[in-house]
Amino acid sequence: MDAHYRPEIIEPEAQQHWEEKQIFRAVEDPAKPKYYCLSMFPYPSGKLHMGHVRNYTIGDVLARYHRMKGFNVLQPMGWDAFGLPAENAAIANDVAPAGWTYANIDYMRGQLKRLGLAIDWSRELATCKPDYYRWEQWLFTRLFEKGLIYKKMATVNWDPVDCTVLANEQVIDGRGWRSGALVEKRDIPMYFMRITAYAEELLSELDHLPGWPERVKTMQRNWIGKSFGVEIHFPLSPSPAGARGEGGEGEAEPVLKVFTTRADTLFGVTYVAIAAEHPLAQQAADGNPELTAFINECKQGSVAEADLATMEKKGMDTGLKVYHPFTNEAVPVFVANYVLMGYGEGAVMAVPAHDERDFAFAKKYGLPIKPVIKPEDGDLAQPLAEAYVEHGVLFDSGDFSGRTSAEAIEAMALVLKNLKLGGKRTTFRLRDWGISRQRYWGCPIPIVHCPTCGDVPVPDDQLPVVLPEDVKIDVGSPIKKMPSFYQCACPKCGGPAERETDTMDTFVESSWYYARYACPDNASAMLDERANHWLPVDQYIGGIEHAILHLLYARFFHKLMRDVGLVKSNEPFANLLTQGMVIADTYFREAGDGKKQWINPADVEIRDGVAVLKADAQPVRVGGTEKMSKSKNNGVDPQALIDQYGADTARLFMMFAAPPEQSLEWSDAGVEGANRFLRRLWKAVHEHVEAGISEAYSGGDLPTTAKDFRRQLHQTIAKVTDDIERRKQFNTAIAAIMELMNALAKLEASDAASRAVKQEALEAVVLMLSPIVPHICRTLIKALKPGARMVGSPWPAADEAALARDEIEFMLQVNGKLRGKLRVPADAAREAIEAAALASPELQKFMEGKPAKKVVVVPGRLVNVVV
RNA sequence: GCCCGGAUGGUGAAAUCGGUAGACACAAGGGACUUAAAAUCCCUCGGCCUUUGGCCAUGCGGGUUCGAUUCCCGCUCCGGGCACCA
Repeated sequence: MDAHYRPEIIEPEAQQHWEEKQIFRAVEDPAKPKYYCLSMFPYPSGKLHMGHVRNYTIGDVLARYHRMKGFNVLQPMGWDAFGLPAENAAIANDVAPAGWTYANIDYMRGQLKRLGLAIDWSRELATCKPDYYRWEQWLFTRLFEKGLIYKKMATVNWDPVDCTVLANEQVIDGRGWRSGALVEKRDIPMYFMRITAYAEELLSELDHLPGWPERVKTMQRNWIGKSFGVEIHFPLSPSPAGARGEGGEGEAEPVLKVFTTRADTLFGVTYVAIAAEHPLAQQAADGNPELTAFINECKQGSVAEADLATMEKKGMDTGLKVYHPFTNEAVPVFVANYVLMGYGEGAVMAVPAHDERDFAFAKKYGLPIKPVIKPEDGDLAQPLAEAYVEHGVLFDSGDFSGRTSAEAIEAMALVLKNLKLGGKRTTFRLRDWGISRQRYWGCPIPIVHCPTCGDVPVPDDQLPVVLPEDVKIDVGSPIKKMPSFYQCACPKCGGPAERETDTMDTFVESSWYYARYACPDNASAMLDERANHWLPVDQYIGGIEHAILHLLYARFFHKLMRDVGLVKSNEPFANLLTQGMVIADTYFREAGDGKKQWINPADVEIRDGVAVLKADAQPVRVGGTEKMSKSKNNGVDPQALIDQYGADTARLFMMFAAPPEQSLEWSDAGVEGANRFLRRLWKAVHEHVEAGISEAYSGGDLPTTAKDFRRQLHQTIAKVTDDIERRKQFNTAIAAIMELMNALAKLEASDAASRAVKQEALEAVVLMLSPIVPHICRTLIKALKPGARMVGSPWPAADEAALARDEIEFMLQVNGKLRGKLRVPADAAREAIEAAALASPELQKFMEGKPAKKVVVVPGRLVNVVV
């Protein structure tokens, strides 16, 4: 074998071999347990970044490990190919989004192959291809017919200068990113998926996902936000004395509905707040120019929840009154900018004494603050300095005074129900999923608008509705100006009609791709029996940033597909590994018009503590440290690293840098060390092979040094196995192997038995490293064992007998402080250990002759004496 | 603002179920080899002190415990998500 490690030779050789022999092609095989290992597919933004390398190496390690453990492994790859950046790039570079996307896919596929991933490339898919999205359109028509997709008005960000809808990302400080115009809220019709119909199941099934991280399940639970509360109706006109609730059936009087989880505070209501778009607000604004102006002001700004939550809370009295359902007192109605139409009832009851936000609002507008809840064991100091938001005991609440919050909620709900003014209700924070996008580069929504038949889904035999790819992009979607696309005949009546020109949210494509990988070649059905063979995904790996939206939508889609008979399982992903983000510094310069131009960290260097652009040596401004992304241009391309050191070094370095779940601030400090380790490994195998290979040790007497080393070897095998399989923490597995190699280098014995142990160790090390650094290991295993193949070799097993030890070292503590150590026979009894510890000079010294009050013996670990 | 995480030497990190804080690396310093450099190998490497020993130390302030990086309470700062970035 070559005396030098040459990744530039062995890596292409290995990759060519894997590709030619189709080593990683997955074929359904009922004889073997299956293992479907899936990493989240990339958006083809142009180049890979370090986050991709991390994600796909983690997946590859797990896929290759399970292959060695005897599983039939499927690891596919594809492209989340529709999306906004393609349109932006198209405008910037005057190219079509399709061409830009396909070119990026070709380049990035080459980069992925250069990483040596054990992927079945025959299953590759791209979501922008009609043979993929036609099935999404097909399912859309099924769901539309089932009533699971419906149309309603929804609020979007509107750029009044460019006359386009903006993504939240494109609204910067309330202005359109390109035009700089103040963004407005505008209501437009959109299609919605009824995810709320599955809210209960999406919530309860989380309890049956033991393979998911607790934090992700917590985030999803909070997002779904099931809450038990009370719906309360505030009548719009006062009740004639005693008449409330005695109206006949069907004579529902006009009311303002609110929902609250704190019905116990009902007697503390001093106003109600409604959204600017609420019909009552519109009604009150008629002939009230001041209120009209305020309502218009509320319509400014973005629709993003983060913006709404942080903006200044403003309101205005409408002059309207509603009437308290119990006391019949008049309650003023305010329009408030923090209340959203389309979320709940678009109205909330306000109790300043017991809600922080209402308290601040009441102070600002001089509204009364009326406390009605006090702590069980005391009184409130009045006037209140801040809202008292805890549960407690009611007072000044009519017949309900003296009851606890919990009792009062039950009792009030019952009374409200009898009055036909509300009652108990369970609500979800989760809202239906608006899937319409007014963009070009997405999957066309398969609906035809007919003046006589209404919204007609496109029939199966007319699918797919193909998105034209040869287009020119400027402001707005080109298919909206393309009669050849939208003019059509109504599928029902044959009359002239127009095609829907909105496309679908790209989250729709990524909600079912994992299933399509099972049968990407099926031209006559969305999924077939192969989907049930492979699903659910055994291990899903992707960034923590997808903890809520993507993962919730994919779970929802799985249930939709189950309920139309496409899959049998309830959940798509049995085990989830949420990779921490690779983050990097962001740098920018402000152009004359105040817009930020983001500069890649690779083009920046720090001189005398100042960040400057390498090209002109002039300073740049430092932004935050954020996840690598195209929009902030802080993605670090792994290509230079791979070109210089090879794929194995890049993979090893990434896995050694930090545990997978932890976020990682990018730095290439330490790459040298990873490469150095691989060179040392190569050298160690080379020297051993030059001295003559032997059979691996399989029994017989060993010198003490070899026996001790062999114990460490098998401890390492046990640890590495546990680290990869259970803990999914690769940095400690690598560290353990490094320690073993350091010990091997110090093992000087050259007798036959010791050499057999060295052979055993090197074979085991090479096999244990092969999921992480497959190229070098493929060459090394061939050198160690002529005729051996890396792919197909079994994972090393720890030899229990080798793990046995004669003595154990105990830590000795006095009052919890380490004072000494003690070696005792491994089979020593507790009493003997305690006696030996108390007799030791170290403990004697620190006990200073005082008697032991207590002796704690932790088996196999330590003795702590309390004096 | 709300929800979810994180913080340990100069740096990345380790300590897996409450039991030796800093494994394994990087950087730095010293040395060997070399005409020289690179590469390689060896040594030192949390802070302080009265240095064969001791004290302090895991973002900050409290608490529980024989014992806390680990559990609880209250903060600070950083990262992610907030429904049209993906």
